[in-house]
Amino acid sequence: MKLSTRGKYGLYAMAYLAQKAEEGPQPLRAIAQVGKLPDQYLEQLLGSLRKAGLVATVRGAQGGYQLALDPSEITVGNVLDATEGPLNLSDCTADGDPCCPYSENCCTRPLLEYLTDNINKLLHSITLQDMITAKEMNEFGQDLHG
Amino acid sequence: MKLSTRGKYGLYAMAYLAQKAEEGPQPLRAIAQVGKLPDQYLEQLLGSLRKAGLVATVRGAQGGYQLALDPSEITVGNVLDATEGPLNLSDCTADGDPCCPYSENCCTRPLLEYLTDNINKLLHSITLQDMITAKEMNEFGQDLHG
DNA sequence: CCGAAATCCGATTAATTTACTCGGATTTAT
DNA sequence: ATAAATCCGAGTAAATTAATCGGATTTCGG
Repeated sequence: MKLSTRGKYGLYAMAYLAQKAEEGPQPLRAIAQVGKLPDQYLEQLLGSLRKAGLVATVRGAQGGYQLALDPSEITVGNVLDATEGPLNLSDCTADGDPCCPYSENCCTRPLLEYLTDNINKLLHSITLQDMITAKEMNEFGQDLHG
Repeated sequence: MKLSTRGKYGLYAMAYLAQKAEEGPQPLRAIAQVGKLPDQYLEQLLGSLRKAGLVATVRGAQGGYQLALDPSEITVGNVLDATEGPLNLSDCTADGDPCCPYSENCCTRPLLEYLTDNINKLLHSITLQDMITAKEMNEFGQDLHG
């Protein structure tokens, strides 16, 4: 299990915007250049983040991207859901159908659903505000989501 | 983020072996047929699990695979590490080098390391024994790893 | 009104990873 | 001996991911 560049670049861009939250819209090029990310690719990701309601855009000259919500209202889970699609370790469909071959004896499906739930809780327990605060402290507190 | 078939098939096979722990070595074909998994592919995975010390094999006729440890001593994390490779959301190398372009302003790396740690804790808090017990109860307890 | 700066967006290509297969070598119970 | 089984390196096919391309649209500033 690893994170795709969509998720990683998306988190990077959102953290960037969170830190510039008071400075008006940030042009794509600025975000991409600082992170040395391919700008046309990042553009796609910001499109997904906009459609998810997490960033707002200003078109035209002097335009750019900015957070649509306060950094304390956007979770890491929100960003990953928007950029990577929702987390689902068991790719069985929601309904109880025998999508997986394991049928009756299947212990893996309930496990994977349990893990998915718990990882989602973890991802939604951390906000962009937490990210930039933790960065200043240079670590995450143990009780961050306690 | 999703689970590859390596991880999923691996978990399935290990749960199978955990349930047959008292019955001597199980041939590959039996495991694969019940789960309707491609047997030559599953063979690869069992090879990885053996190299990781999680399964023991008996070669030759009447041979097969069996757990190398008690089901209560093997965690879901052990199985996934062996089949999918170790979890690492931040693929930065362990050393503090600027592997990622984000350099000084990077909030994502400490976040991803924090997430990796916590997901690993979750994965290692559940054993194969828990899996088959939970299956009998048809759910995981909330305080399973409390 | 014009040009430049910027987002928007569908389509396409390139690279990588995943999933799986093949073919045979080796081991061992009967 | 034979059959049942693991072992294993190499190869292939499919899918996914990462990135690019080419233009259309919007809007500020002069």
